[in-house]
Amino acid sequence: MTQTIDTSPEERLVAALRDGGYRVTSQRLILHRALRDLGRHATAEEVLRAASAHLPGLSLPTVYATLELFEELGVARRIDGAGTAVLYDPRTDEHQHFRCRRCGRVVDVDAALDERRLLAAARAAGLEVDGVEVTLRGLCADCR
Amino acid sequence: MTQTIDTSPEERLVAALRDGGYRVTSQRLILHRALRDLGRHATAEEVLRAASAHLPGLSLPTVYATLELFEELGVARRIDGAGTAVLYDPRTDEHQHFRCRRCGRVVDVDAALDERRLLAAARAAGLEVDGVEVTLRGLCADCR
DNA sequence: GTTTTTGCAAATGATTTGCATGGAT
DNA sequence: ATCCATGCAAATCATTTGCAAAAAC
Repeated sequence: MTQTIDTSPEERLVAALRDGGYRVTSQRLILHRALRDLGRHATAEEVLRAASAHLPGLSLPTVYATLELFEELGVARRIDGAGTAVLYDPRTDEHQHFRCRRCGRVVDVDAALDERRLLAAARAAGLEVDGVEVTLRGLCADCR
Repeated sequence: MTQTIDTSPEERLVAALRDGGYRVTSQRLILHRALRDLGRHATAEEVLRAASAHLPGLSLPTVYATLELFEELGVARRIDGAGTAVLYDPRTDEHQHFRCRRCGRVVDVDAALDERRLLAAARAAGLEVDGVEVTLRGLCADCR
């Protein structure tokens, strides 16, 4: 008997919603699928466009609220940009982001980072850390 | 004969401006002093208020343009926040930031970070990095 | 004197809010 | 049946832009 670790992204979303006492709605399911299908950093607007095909009438305030909820649940990552619109990232594993100061594009950078000293310093200051965001800035390959 | 390394913050600002081909104006001098005197992360609005005492008539668009210039010149650091207003930091030495998800406060965290692997990965991807920003998120001592 | 910088007023654009309706539990 | 979630319209608010006047070079 295979004890399957059957955790599709959707199942994980539903579990996270139930755990948090949130309701499972079609908007939430579809928005999460849309973000995953996009497979890249996307703005609320972009997610709305992608999801609208599957659920017409979906509204932007709902998208904003839902993406924020996803971040809280840990099923999406929020990328705070410089002045520009906030991005949401379907990837939740450890990786960093690079933002080109010329074209504004955000690129993934896969590299492990030893955050032990950082976390120790934060703890010593009485801070309770639940996330670390690293953003590199500079020029991307195309803009150099 | 003492070969003084006489670089007051103001002198460094003037030098940076001249180097970059920018003009030395009272707005720029006063805004930089205001940011230094505040001695903490501040929004454009806050810097305006602090500087207005010394230079009435100073306008917000000028503050925005000037703070952006300071960041380019390396005499101030920009801290991109989550949805909230952008902050500028008079400290330019290496340190990180912690943002409380409850009250929004930004606290300095002094810790060295080994960024070698990160920079190597970025370089390998053809990216030209000229800045790394690390932001921790969680709950501050007061909000826990 | 020439070019940059500034101030003003107005525009922009992402994000949020209030409130009534619909939907999940 | 209850309470949460959604859609709509409008508000908010940081930031930017266009342009004429003032200041630095």
